[in-house]
Amino acid sequence: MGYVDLVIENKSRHTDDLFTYQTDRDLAPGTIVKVPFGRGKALKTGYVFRTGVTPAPELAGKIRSVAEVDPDLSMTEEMVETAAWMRQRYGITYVDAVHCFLPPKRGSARGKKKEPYKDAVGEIQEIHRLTEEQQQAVRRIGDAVRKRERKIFLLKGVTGSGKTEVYMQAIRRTLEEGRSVIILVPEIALTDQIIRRLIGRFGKQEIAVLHSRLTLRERYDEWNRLRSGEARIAIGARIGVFAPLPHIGLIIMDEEHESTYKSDQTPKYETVDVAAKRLMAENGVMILGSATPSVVSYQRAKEGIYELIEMNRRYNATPLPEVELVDMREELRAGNNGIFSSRLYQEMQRSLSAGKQIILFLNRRGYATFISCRSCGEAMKCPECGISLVYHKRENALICHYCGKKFPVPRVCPACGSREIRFAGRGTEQIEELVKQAFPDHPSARLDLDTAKNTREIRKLMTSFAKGRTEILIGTQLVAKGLDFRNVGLVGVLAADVSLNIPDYRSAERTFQLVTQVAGRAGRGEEQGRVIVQSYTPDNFALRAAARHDYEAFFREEILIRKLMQYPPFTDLIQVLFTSEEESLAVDTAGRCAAWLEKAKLPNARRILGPKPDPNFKGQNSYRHDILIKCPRGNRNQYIYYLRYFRQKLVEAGTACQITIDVNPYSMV
DNA sequence: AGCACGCCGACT
DNA sequence: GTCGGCGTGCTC
Repeated sequence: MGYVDLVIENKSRHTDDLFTYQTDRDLAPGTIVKVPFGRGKALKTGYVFRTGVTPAPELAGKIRSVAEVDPDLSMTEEMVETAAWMRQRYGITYVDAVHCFLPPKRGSARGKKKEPYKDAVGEIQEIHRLTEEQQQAVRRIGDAVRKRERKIFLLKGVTGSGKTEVYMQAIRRTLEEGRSVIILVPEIALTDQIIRRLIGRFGKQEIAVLHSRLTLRERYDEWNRLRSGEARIAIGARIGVFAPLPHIGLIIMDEEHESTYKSDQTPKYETVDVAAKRLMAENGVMILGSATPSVVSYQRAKEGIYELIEMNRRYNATPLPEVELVDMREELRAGNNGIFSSRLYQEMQRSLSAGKQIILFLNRRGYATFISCRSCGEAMKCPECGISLVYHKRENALICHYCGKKFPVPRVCPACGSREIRFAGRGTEQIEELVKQAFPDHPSARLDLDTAKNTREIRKLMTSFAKGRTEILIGTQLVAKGLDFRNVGLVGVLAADVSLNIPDYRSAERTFQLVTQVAGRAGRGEEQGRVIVQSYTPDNFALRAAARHDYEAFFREEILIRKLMQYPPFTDLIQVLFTSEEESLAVDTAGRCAAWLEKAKLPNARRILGPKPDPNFKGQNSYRHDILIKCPRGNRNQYIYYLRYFRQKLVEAGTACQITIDVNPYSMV
């Protein structure tokens, strides 16, 4: 007869603890059981976190017995270990952490059985000879896998250097060692190519796909195939990091710099952290792949926390495209207030007459992005989100890009009644119109969330471009990522300032990454491509570095700013959110929390900003305020510990204010 | 979160 | 007397 510690399936923060039960069965950590709990008569689900427990003396007479054991569903020991760690690190409950590792809902095994990639045909890639750089990368990674070294490789490879082939070889070696693999990608919809290649190499049986757009039934089945060992390769967006695989030998994070790896809902985890933690328990290896590593990751490589592998040569030896920065202020002075600079227009004509295709990039959807009154200056904003509304011509409506609500186009200013409404700021919809006017003989298409609402539509537009039926492709972020078209001779970045002017400490980093990536769409065939970047601030260091394909130069400058301003990687930004139905309670609690932290003598506690209202919050009848802590590196756990303590006291006092902790949040304004 | 206990007011 | 309002507090 023995004792185990359980986490009880219960949403309340009051029961976020381990509970001791008696059992005569031999239960492993990760087992799922049914137990009596509290006064209720219904049995509750429990998760075994610890076994061989010696019960605390004060529990004498209180301990009850495990009633049932779930025969179909269980976690591994590593999974509960990681869940417990997540609770500490992200300030979440055991239950929230455990749910990450379980299939969506019990009982979802109903419905028709369906395999997500049933009719996907594997792509048998002829295996070219690897380049010298690729061979070396594969050798280093393979060695680490074989020797069970806990290593994290930062694979920094220019666009077209063949990172995917390195992944494939590393996967093969890991499988040969009898261990399993997780491949993470920023957006599964744009990952068809990788999945096909995986199927071609390793067979459909070995692969399971995990992402949030699968049906419940599909997710349940894929989860089981991984848990049972039928499939040993999991591929997915960030939730794939929770794949229920035993003996993980390798985790690959492709395009590691992408912001989609940070979860924006509870639990607000960082994918790379969870991955590293899981590998720690398994002695596994991680590959972080990118042409433009995040500043945080590259600094870690410089400090030796990650091991850097560089691949600077393109696979087909075509030189990187030539990037030209165009000063739009000069265009304006010369009387051109259009969206095309004379240089871009000239190059477009040249490109088209040479039979080459063009990609135009603009990071703004819609027709006009700023609607205001000429006489009183009132700007049209979403009444709920407070964000500028965007005019969409085809829909003939103003749309809020945050909440998606539509509003009729005003004839007169709602504030002063003037008829002079100004439609400023061009978006992709208008660019498409202008392109069709300027180049009526060359078919063009637009690829953004308005023209392509699902994967199939995205694919359709891409196929049309790949086959040359479309000559000019206009698009948002969607065209920046992963497109591999041979015949693109020219890429135009219409307004590089859009991402540069976002009030976030990462705006320079994002801009550098974006420009580098879009530029990488040009000249993937035999001939060198050309890129034109239009900007009102062409002297910006991030743009200049991107134009020279000089990551190092960008990094040198950016890291100085981060240091000076005390931003990551030199600090962790801890955002603490206070949500309440009473605004004064949210403000008060936030203020008390900030004051309490300052008094608690934590290192550098003077770097606490706020409280202030959370600009990103849209709640019907509740209010949210936040404080922001620039937490010095290495003190993060201590701060989280204190915040959890503060919250626990509030919970015990029954205060009607909810506290959420977000470390290094996804968006910061 | 549930769920029972308990300490008050208005009913057959 | 006792039925039931929901405030209070505990769950191994």
